[in-house]
Amino acid sequence: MRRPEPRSPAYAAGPPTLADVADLAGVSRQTVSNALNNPDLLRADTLERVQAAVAELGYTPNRAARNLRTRSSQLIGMRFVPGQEGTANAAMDRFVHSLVETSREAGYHVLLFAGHGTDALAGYDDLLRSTAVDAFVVTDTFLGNPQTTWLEDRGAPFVAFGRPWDQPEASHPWVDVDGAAGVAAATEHLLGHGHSRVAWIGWRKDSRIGEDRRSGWTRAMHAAGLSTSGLASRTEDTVASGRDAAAVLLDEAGATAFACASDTLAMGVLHTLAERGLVPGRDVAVIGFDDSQVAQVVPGGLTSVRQPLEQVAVEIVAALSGLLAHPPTSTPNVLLAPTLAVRASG
Amino acid sequence: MRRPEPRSPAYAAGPPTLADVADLAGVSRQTVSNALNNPDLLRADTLERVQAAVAELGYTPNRAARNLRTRSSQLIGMRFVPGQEGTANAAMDRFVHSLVETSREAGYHVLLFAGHGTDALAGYDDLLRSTAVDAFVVTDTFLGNPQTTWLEDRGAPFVAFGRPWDQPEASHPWVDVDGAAGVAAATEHLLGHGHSRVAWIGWRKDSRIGEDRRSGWTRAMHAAGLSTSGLASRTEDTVASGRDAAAVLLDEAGATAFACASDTLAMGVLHTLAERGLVPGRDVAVIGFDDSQVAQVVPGGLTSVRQPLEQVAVEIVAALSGLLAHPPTSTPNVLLAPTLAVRASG
DNA sequence: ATCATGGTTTGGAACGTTCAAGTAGTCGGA
DNA sequence: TCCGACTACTTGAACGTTCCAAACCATGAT
Repeated sequence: MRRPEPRSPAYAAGPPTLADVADLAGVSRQTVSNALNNPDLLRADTLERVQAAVAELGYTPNRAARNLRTRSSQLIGMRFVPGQEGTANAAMDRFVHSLVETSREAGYHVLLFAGHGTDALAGYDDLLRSTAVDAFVVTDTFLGNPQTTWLEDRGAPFVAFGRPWDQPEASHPWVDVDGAAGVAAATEHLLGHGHSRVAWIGWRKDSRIGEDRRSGWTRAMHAAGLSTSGLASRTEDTVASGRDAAAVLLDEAGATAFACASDTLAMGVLHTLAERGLVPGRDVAVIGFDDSQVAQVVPGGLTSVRQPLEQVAVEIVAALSGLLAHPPTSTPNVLLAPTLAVRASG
Repeated sequence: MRRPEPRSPAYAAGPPTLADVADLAGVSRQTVSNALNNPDLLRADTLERVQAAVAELGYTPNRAARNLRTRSSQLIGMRFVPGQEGTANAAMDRFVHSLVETSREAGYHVLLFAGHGTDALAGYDDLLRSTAVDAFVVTDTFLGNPQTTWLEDRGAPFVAFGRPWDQPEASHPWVDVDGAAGVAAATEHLLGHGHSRVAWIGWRKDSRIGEDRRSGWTRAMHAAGLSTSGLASRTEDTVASGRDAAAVLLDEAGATAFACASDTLAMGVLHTLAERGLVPGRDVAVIGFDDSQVAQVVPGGLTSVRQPLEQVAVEIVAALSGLLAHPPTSTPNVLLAPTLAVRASG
């Protein structure tokens, strides 16, 4: 007997433990443990007996005890950054769900935490030192974000969604989407539909992601023997900025099509077209980036570059599993190609 | 000495433990524990000494060990249901962030899990029996959803976002948004702008949430002495359904304004208006529900009922904290009033 | 001088699991 | 018959924390 007094059902408190199962099956605790973690070690009939006892009691291993002993939590931490109000970039939603789903298949759960700026590092630090999570998924790897460097310095296992743009010396695994290829495909799509004055509306120059996407546009334009001069605009990621930029490009550059760094900017273009009575897709073509819900439901529909977020999640979890394996195995960094969700606007 | 051999820095592995801090401060483990959890019990100078040692070593309590001993994980489980593709209802994003933020302030983290249908119950069951989470937040309390009943039967602590529509005997705490009041406010807003033919486009009759929102419309119409007959449509929550319903209501009921059960349906109305060259807000008024990103960035902007999700999160965490307190305290169920985000469409 | 008092501090045990080492039992070959 | 090697299972310890009961120590009252 494991306890001084066997608990009568009436006083039963808490879920059954390994020892309860062991008593019922007439084996030792360790054998039960092995039945769950290394079934190969048991004789067939013993295994069966233990499994029957497990089923009868409805036993599930206590997470805390297992975590303590194995020094792992089967948890993956991720800072949850919500889509900004007034923008169309709610890709997070889709990505998080894919990540949760894929992690489950690999035996992990996803733990969310918050915090902005330096506060964010505090969140990482806390979870790391209390050994609350086994690893992190880092999603915002934009310019000068100290997170990845900080985590690397600490030897914390993590996988980044996003390339280490500004850190040639970075050695952490990452998965990213080839934004340039996506925009190039979008631009080629527009060129293929007869447009030659394809304008670009993107973000300010200090955004590496923005510059990468822009490079897809220039590449496709130059490959078609077209000049890009006067056809590009760099601005804030807001609808109003997109609208203003579109007005200028229509008037001063004779643009007939737009490739945009985001759906938010593309929506700005649609504003301008609506104001002028121009029909998207017929008079002027527009392509956004992210295939947000906005792109999907806006009247007419907005053609948009769609990131393969489900696949990103799969690759990230694969990399994480490698990192956390014994011994750790490293996976190659992955750059995935986006697809084009074609709708009426382009 | 806690270990046979004190670890030299070169061989140091893993974060410092309570015993390390105790050694450094020259007190017992228990005193360090008290310094962290019940500082009042310590003499001022002892407390200071311990805190200095904690700071010097950068000690953070090991979560797994604490969880094991206290039988609590400081984790709140939530099934993550992503917004459907092709709809505009990405309210989840905002809610999750608020919940994460508020939970943190109360000392909890949010753990996500997936699973659909019966699979969902398996997710709850697993986390519950492995004592991986202290409580749940249940978000989809629609018709016939077995989750709440199942959890109640098992005595699992949880708070629902959503009323127990079909379970008068339900006794769990819940927080909800008064959809009827929101739609009533929307309808009154439209009436106040001179409309008398205000139509309703909602969901099928088996949606209790949909019927609740609809009742806000009828209430406001009747209060203004107006008939609702012929002015209502019940359909699927898709853009196409909203578009079709709007066409019918315009043609056959002479509707001049629309109140909708969702932004998705409202976007459908905008489709129809665009097809007919009607300007939202000038020719025909439209109000949606959820204040999604779509409503915010669509050209002209879509007026929409906005749920106070931040406050919902606060109330939910308050209820959870009560549930998990020793002894548990029950909080009253809360029904929050939404607001109207007014834009050009209405 | 002794004793109760109350504020501080301590040592041992316990939470439920897995690791490391060990003990039977079995089989085949010398 | 004995040994080595292998299989199947068991035992005690350990992970790092908090609970519990007991010990310590001033202080003032008896």
